[in-house]
Amino acid sequence: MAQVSASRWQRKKDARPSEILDAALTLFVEKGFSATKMEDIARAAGVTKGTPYLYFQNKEEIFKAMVRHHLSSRLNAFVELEQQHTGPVGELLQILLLKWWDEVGATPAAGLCKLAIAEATNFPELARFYSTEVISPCLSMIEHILRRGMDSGEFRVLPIASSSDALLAPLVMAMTWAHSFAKVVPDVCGYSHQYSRAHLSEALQLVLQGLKNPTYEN
Amino acid sequence: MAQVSASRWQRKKDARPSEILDAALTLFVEKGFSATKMEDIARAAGVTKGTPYLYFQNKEEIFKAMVRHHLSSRLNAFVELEQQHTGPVGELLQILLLKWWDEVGATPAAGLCKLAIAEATNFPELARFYSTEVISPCLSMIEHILRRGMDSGEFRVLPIASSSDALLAPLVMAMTWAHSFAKVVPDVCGYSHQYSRAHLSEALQLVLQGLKNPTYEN
Amino acid sequence: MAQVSASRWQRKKDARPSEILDAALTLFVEKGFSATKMEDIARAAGVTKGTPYLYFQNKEEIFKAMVRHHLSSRLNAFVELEQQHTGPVGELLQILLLKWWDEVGATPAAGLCKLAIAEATNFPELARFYSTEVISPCLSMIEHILRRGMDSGEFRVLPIASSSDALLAPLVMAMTWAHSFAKVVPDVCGYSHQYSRAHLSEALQLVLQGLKNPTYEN
Amino acid sequence: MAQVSASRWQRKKDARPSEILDAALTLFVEKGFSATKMEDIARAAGVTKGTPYLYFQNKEEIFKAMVRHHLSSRLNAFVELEQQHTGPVGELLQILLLKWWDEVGATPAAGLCKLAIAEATNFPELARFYSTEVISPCLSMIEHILRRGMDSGEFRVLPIASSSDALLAPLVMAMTWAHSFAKVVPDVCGYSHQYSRAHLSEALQLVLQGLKNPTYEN
DNA sequence: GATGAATGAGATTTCATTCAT
DNA sequence: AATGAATGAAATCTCATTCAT
Repeated sequence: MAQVSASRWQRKKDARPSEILDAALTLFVEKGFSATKMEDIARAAGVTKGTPYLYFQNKEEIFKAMVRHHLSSRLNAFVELEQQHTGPVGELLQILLLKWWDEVGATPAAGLCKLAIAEATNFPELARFYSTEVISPCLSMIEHILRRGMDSGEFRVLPIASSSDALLAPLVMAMTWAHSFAKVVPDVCGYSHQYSRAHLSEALQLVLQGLKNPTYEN
Repeated sequence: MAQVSASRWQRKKDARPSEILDAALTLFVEKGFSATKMEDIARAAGVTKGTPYLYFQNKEEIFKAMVRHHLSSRLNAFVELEQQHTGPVGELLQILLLKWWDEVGATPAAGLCKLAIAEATNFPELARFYSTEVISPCLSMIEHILRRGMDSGEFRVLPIASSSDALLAPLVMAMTWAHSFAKVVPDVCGYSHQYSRAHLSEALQLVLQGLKNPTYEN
Repeated sequence: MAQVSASRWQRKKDARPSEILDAALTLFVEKGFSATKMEDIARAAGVTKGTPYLYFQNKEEIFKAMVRHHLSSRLNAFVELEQQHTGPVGELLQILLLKWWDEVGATPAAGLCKLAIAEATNFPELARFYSTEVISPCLSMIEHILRRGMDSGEFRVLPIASSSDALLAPLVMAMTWAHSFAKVVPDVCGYSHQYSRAHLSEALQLVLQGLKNPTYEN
Repeated sequence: MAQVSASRWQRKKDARPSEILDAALTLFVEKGFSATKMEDIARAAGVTKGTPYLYFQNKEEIFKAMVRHHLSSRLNAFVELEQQHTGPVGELLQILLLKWWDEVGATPAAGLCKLAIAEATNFPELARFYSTEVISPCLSMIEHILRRGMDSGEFRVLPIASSSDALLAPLVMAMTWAHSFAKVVPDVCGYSHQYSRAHLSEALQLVLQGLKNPTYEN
């Protein structure tokens, strides 16, 4: 009996850190790192000022834990997808990048990308972590796919690094934009710049067209 | 001859604003907007706390002046170049974007781009300013060129917005990267990601290839 | 019994605002509004710099709270007294004004009057607040009483505004004097000008005599 | 010849202090002591920042010089008037006090009264000076007149000090009001409280009526 | 005598962090 | 484990005053 109620408390205790990290994600993404007050995080997590300090040494540690919690996990699924795919890789790239958009880019987690950029020089350790955990695996995967495409004759033979940049840049820019200018500039050049899936898809197709080997017969 | 030498202070007065802006650029880019103290700027410019306020109303105005000084003014030259250009616009895009890289992207001024992204939600006013002064004119120009290319048959007829994004994204990403991860992550996927002119040029060519109308005879 | 003693901090929390207001009253009255530093108030209240901000948004709000605490609240009692009173109003005026002297004029709270005058042009917002909270209600009440007196034939029929000024001026001057010249000028014309209740009472009787209708039969 | 131009410069040089004091009067009265910046005074006097320091040690000294310059002179005329007057003194009081209103109360110099009150505790020396130079002579004169009135039977026999207060208070309050609340509170109790000559005159008549001996036959 | 660029002490306010309860 | 009152360092901006010219 004591066991039961203890476990209920225990569950609560275990849940606290996630609750705090969830709250922190929302706020950091919305307001940026320094503009987010510890007390805001606490309140959003339904606890009081002092409580976050029971679980995290300080604000910076919350930031780091948050990235670990929200990003590191999501990547394996993508790598698997890539390995299972057969057939033309142009299609695979399209699928993977739009899937990343759907599952990350269009969600609050995209804010972490902008956050990592914004705070890279302030928290080098965090940037390194993000680079290792997110950027490197992504890039590896894209480069691997590109190589497959060039080897098979589907793509022209081009420098890998710049090709992967051309492919990823629209996605990265879309995520970054969504959590910076899009928040405060309603429209630019007369039209809204809220990136849509369709918009992104068009940009990707354009780049893929540039990659395509014109003499390749499917 | 005595005429020639203005008062020592007079000379200083003329030089001060630039000195302060130079100091501010370095610090802002290195540490971010809020993390840079006015006193740091002053000290870096070789004056005391109060002096920057003789020339700029406040910190935000320093940022704005920096943007005007380093970016807005340069943009005009680009617009002129565009208007004078005749012949195929693919080449024009290549020239313009690499020129932008040479004159901005590869200089400390590129940090302003990252800065604007990083601080957009903290200082909406700054983001709006940057959007009006830099993003809008750039985008207008690129879109105008794209339309010229599509009208002349040089480019395929594609959605303008996503095409300009695909074109600009590698440049923006390069500038952003240079002032965030590049500062703290030596290399990713085993090779250095310090963007080079060649690298960027390749990525642009790839996108331009995707834009090209295969049936177009020059 | 354990129930009785709230936490030490809880007790403090309840007491703090008054402690801060008391400290502020003394300092404001003594040194003026701008010359009083928030840190001085804090120190005088036995806390540190940041603590007053837990209870009051800023310095102006401290002033306002002081006015509410010492003046606004007291005024209600006066208005009630006025409404309950029957019979000749000359006597009522005498009672009310001397009561105001006893409860405000002869206490440190009188300093608020001088303060409001002194800082009116520097802090218009404060002046407006004081006007709304103190001057208007006072004046309304006095004017109402004067009208009652004129209607009943007890007083001569005279312009209300100048009559109320003549009545209130000695009281206002006494309060102002006490917190300005009296602090630094021991005596004027050879006698002390520390206003006394008797002195004020004489001045009021003189004005009341001027108001009196000589043909009125009580 | 050198003489001539020297004297022209000389004249300018002699005029500077007054110009500065005039400027200071306007600004101090309008904005208060601390809110008036030295640079404002300089600019209003048509010189630059450093110049006032050539003539006055600091801001406080300007304040003191200003009072000396603007008030000390005006008082003799009033004393003479009093000594020449014969006949009922009620009329004399009315004349003198309204004359004071016309020549001081309704002019910017009235602001000095409010200023002296506001800054009395900050600048005790100034307050003492004002008391000696202005308040004492005024009070002496009024008390002397009251005594004449009581001796002749024109006035009731009452305490001198409180009688003179009742007489002066409306005038003092009017001057103080004009340079404090009147500047920022448009109207109180629904009507404008910009004191007028007529208004003041009514208040004085009321007090004089209270002083009058009912059995006195003119 | 006059200028005005520069100084630097100082004031308000914020907020990450602590720690008694 | 949780609270929340209190701390106090730190940052922006102002302005009286100085002093080289």
